[in-house]
Amino acid sequence: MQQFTDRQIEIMEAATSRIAKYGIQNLTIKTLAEDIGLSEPALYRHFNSKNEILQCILEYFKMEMKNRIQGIVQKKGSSARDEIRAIFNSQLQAFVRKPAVISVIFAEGIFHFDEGLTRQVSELMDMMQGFIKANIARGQANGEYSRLVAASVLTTIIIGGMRITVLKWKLSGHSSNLLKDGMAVLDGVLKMINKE
Amino acid sequence: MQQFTDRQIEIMEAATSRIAKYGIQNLTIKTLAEDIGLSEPALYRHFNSKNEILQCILEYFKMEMKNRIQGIVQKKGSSARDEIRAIFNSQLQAFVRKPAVISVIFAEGIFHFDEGLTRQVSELMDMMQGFIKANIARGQANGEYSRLVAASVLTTIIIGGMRITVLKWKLSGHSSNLLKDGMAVLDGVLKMINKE
DNA sequence: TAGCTTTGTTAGTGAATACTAACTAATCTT
DNA sequence: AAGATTAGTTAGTATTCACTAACAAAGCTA
Repeated sequence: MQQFTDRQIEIMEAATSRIAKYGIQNLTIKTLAEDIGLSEPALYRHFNSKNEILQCILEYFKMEMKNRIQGIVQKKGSSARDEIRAIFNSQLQAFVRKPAVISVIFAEGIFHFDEGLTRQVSELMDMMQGFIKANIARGQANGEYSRLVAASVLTTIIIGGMRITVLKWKLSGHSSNLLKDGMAVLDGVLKMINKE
Repeated sequence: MQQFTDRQIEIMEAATSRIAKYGIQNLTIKTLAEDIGLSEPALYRHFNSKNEILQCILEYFKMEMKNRIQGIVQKKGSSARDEIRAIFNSQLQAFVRKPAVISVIFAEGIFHFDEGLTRQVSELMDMMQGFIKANIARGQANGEYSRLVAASVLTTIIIGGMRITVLKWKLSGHSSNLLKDGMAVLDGVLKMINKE
């Protein structure tokens, strides 16, 4: 059930790392091949094009994220509040572990012109949005969260606040404390929609 | 006191428009010159480099935004709530009027590797953040807003929610209603921090 | 009107880029 | 062990890119 070969994963990780360090404009087949220690044409044995590499990076991360968060959501018996905190805790830690993916995921602007890449990013965003919205809806239904503000707006606020926190962390050169700042944002929102 | 010549502004607007339509990777001196109906070297009479064009675009927008928002903030006598609504109303309308700038402003990821460009974007973000934070602090001080959540966290939440709404509007091809969706997010937050 | 500045042109340069052709060594299958 | 497949190599190609050299025409200034 291995979707990617070892070499493909090695290439994807090297690409992600280079994008994070030097920006997507610096990701070329040449620099990538050098990073791995292969010749340029060797990369074409594993991917058909440069674009396919980027698309697979997103696919790979989407897979990982889906499994990880679904593992959290499927645990029954926890409160909505505990669940959403667990989701963000897990996601923020994933970013800390692999800061490089952020550059790729948060790059809709860059992929604007490319059909396949835009779709992958949209799917990623939709997935996260789905998990959060479901959590909010459950919390509002069981009385944990206030119903003052619509679930869709709350979802936007939470994801938006999280995104910008991650972005700031990236712009700070990873010197701020992402886990702390991210959880502070989430807890701020939770405090506001708290219904005891 | 004209900071830019007419021709410079024409070039900056053409560049912004092209980035919005086809992504920053498609902005080349050649396509830009074609858009304006000039030869490539002619552009170098007005800017020293391609990077300078991008930097001036940000500078230009920053200037416009600063004047516009300062005009709102300087009006005395309005409540904090009215003020922040006026700020966002104005900013969202500015985006609707010139959707192209969004692609440039929200592109930290792209400029990550470039010193000057990163600085411009950071300054823009800091400016908006400053206006919002001041508003929240005033509202919390005069009792309009709840003090339950720290002003810095509220600022992050508001700007983050706004940003993602703008981004969604852009990804939708400007088919959603930015003004309506954006104000719904702001009003959601205001509702939560309402203190009567 | 002579000369200078401004703003444009045509023609080109070197460097970089994604990708290919042709070949080879190693490994797997039978 | 023979043949096929896999995964690598060297040496290119066509294209694109930001930018430059050299020149020209128009208008302003002296």
